[in-house]
Amino acid sequence: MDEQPGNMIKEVSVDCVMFGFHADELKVLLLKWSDQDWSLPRGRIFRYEPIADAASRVLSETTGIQDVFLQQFHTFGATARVRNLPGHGNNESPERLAYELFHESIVSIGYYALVDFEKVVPNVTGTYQWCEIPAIPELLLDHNDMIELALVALRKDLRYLPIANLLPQKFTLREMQKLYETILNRKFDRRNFHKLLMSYDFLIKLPEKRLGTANKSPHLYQIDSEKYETALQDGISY
Amino acid sequence: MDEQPGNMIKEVSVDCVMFGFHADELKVLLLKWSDQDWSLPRGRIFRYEPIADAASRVLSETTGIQDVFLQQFHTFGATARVRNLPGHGNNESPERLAYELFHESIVSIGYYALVDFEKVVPNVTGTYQWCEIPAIPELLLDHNDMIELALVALRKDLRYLPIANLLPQKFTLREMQKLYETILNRKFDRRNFHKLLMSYDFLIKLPEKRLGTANKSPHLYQIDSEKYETALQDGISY
DNA sequence: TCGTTAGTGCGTAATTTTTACGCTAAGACC
DNA sequence: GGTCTTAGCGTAAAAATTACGCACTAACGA
Repeated sequence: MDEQPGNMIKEVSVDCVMFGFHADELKVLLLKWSDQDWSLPRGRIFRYEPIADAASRVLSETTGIQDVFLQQFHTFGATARVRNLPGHGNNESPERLAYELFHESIVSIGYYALVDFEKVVPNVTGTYQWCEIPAIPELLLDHNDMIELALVALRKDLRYLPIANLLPQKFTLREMQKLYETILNRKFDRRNFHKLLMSYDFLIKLPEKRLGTANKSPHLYQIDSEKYETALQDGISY
Repeated sequence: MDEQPGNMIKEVSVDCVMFGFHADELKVLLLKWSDQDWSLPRGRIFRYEPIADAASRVLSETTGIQDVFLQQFHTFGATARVRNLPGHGNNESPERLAYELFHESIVSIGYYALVDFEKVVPNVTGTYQWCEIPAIPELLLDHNDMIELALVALRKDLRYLPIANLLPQKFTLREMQKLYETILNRKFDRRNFHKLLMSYDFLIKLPEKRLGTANKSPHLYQIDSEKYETALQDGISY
């Protein structure tokens, strides 16, 4: 253990697991550095910058998206991270050694983000794209572990936070139910789920309907932001 | 916002909210720097050192205690922390300014620790001591907020983790009940609590009893570490 | 020795929460 | 018009939580 003050200085980054929901599947946004090198969006924290602001800046810098729901879930240390660096396959490469030396004492603060899938469209240059969770390749650093932990945190939070940020602004109850079923990996009774959501009292039933579907058109709903915020507060307290 | 790389370097510390339980009250260990200056135990993370190891090292360095139950609960950024620094009462003091400059970009990883109150005896020089939660003075940095958040995290964890680390090795069921009642701030029925604990199946009933109490002496129990570990695992998963 | 009082451990009733599901009406599509 | 799904009601069954009675034990204090 090296106790010189200079060596205790750490590079601190914010790493974001951005979840999207599409076609009844939960997806994660990945950055592509090369054909083999993928990672989560990440970045440094500026001087005076609150950590949460850094997380939201990182996401808007990479994808342009604003105002995402962000939740800090864990902070990761150095040990587990000194592996899976660029230039992998050749542990002795100078690039890898330099990278390790520079990054060895990194600390990463993990956030998960919930966004409307439609709002984030993979860019033309293909530097980032959505990936279904089962298909996620081996990522740089310990980003695979981070996604795993983010998912655990999301599931836990879903038990006492009403989460609607993964849906478009207007959505049907069925879509919301599918979202819950996918994240929690279980089925709900349509009628009970409907009652549960109504009891939360933060949904606004719109006069519009989703047309073009088979059979009867379902109503569209949207979040009453004000009531939603208080529901979030109440959900957290006991 | 200053984007020069040199300014993005952060000092990373581990700050520990160490809980103890005594006389039916939850207490927190505070460090005394002067009559007015108190803080939580904290320290830097060494090179290559896992964060959790740093937390446990910080606690053993300050109090000598080993093998404590540690749980990371939140990471704190710079903004909320640029206040309540030594030399307070005089915002213009050179000491304060120097301190702020040096520490402005600090990141603190918060852990809470659960320890047997008896194992940590305030030292002769009085550099640290236990303090009941309602009596906690204004602390340095944002340590008051950290205690608040640690308590919220502890309460949340108590709902799905069986926590016994705040008690001495041998304890009575009544003591365990008091612990739960204090942390969750509610009462339990003696018989129901007994049934609940027994259903967990990680307690060993000892032949000994706690003598010297009024009336019938209660049995002593201790944790079956092996079963306790599996209970912790199961408690976390869904 | 004996009354008092709390620990131990059983059972069970009362209550609340969760889950399952029947039923009717409406409405968009074919 | 027939079909299928949404929407919303009600309610029954099941499970979990909470309340509590009772018999027995055993240490303490008088």
